[in-house]
Amino acid sequence: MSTREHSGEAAYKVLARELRQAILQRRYVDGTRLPTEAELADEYEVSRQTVRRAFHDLVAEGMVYRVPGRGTFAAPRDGQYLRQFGSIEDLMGLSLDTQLEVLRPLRRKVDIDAASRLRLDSDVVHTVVFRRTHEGDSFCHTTVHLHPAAAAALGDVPELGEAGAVSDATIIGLLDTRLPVPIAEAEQSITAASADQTLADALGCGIGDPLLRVDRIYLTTDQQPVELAINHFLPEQYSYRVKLRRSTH
Amino acid sequence: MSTREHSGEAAYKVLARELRQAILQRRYVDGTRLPTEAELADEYEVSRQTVRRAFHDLVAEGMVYRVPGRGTFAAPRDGQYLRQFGSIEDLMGLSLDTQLEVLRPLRRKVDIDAASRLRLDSDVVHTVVFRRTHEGDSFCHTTVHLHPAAAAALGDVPELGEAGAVSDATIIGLLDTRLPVPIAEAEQSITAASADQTLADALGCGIGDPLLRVDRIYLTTDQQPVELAINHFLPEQYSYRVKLRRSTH
DNA sequence: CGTTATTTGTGCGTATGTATT
DNA sequence: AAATACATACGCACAAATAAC
Repeated sequence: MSTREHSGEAAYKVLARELRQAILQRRYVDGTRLPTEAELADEYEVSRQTVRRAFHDLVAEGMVYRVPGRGTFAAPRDGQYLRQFGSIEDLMGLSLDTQLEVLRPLRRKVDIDAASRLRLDSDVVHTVVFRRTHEGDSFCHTTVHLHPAAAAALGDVPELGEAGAVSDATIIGLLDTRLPVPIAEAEQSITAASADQTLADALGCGIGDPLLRVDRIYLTTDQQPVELAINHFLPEQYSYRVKLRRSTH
Repeated sequence: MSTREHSGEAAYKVLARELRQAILQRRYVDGTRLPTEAELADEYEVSRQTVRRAFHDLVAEGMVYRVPGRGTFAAPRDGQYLRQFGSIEDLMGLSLDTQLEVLRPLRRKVDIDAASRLRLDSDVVHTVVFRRTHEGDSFCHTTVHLHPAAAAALGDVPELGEAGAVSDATIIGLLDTRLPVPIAEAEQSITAASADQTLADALGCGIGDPLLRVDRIYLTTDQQPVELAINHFLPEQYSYRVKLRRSTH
């Protein structure tokens, strides 16, 4: 043994979690520098390499950014918005000026495919279907499948329980405040599909019309999937824009 | 210096790129184990830590997965042509495992819309149309409109001058080496469209089938647009995947 | 069933390079 | 110019999971 006892969990993971919590508790806001590698190594009685390992993960999560010669800083998080990694453009301003109208309220349901994409052991998910409107125009149809724990966290939201209810919330925004662990990232897949009867009715387009399909799986900081959202957008009223940059190193 | 010369790029990045290429060229399919850390360290004359650093990035990209005690394996790619294009480098690397077939060679053309999107004073652009294939399957139809200066830089590329020519290049890769100013960023817009006669013929799908349309405008470091690429993808064979994270600055 | 070899995972110490202040 | 702080790289030791014997 090399001076260090193995109490089950890796030292760099413990350190990463402590730093993550401190940042989420807003202890390093507005440009405050985090402790240096040497300081943390000293404080936690680990090597500087172990501190670096922890920071490496936090950088990958987007929790902090580092500048050679200056230090390590908490990445400011503006509310419940997610942005594309490495870009400056907003992902989408969905909740800003749009409304949500429930088509089928939140109910327990058996869906093998959705359950497996949420990495559940059982086949049971909780599902809610709604459409999103902007100034009266429907432009997006969404089916949301929830992890049981996530569904429990949303059980007392009246706007999701009855068909026809209207709200200006987002599921992900509700989840982020009600779950004990914050949402850290999402895996997004974009493809094209054609409108079936249900989608055509909800969106007011023709059957067979092309739609933009955007699937998103939201994950908490401990990589647990909690929500699978399947969106169908009308291409005339929505396109997904990103700015790509050349990486600096 | 510690026995190793610093030829500009980090050793772990060089190694990661080589491994990435090998995997994209399908050199480690169906459960074939990649070389062990010790073997790669030996072969590339780097330390085992440096090999681990490279693998760490490849795991984060989803290129490989690792099992303690067993080894490292290429991550299976479930049928589809799935690529994550988070940076310009990713787009330039598109040529690694795809081929380009010219449908309409590079010619001078009047196109008011394309010219305005390239912020040209005149209405004249230079246009080339091709399709991209992956292991024999056409999955993408592309129309590229070039700034006159960019077209001049590509004037001596024989593969673009005649219909039917096949190449494994990318336009953006060719431009980056031939233009005096490097490509710095791209503005990307994704939406859905239906296949018209031309697209259906090129991609082998039906007229009216839904396609994923991806427009990209490439800009040099001085914000000058040089290329507008309009891609149409078959959704069965392609989806656009991105990992989203909490916003960084 | 335990033993052993292989392979990845964690951790430390050290040295040097590079960007910022 | 010097100090500070992050980045890369090496070598070593031991732990833990896996597979073969």
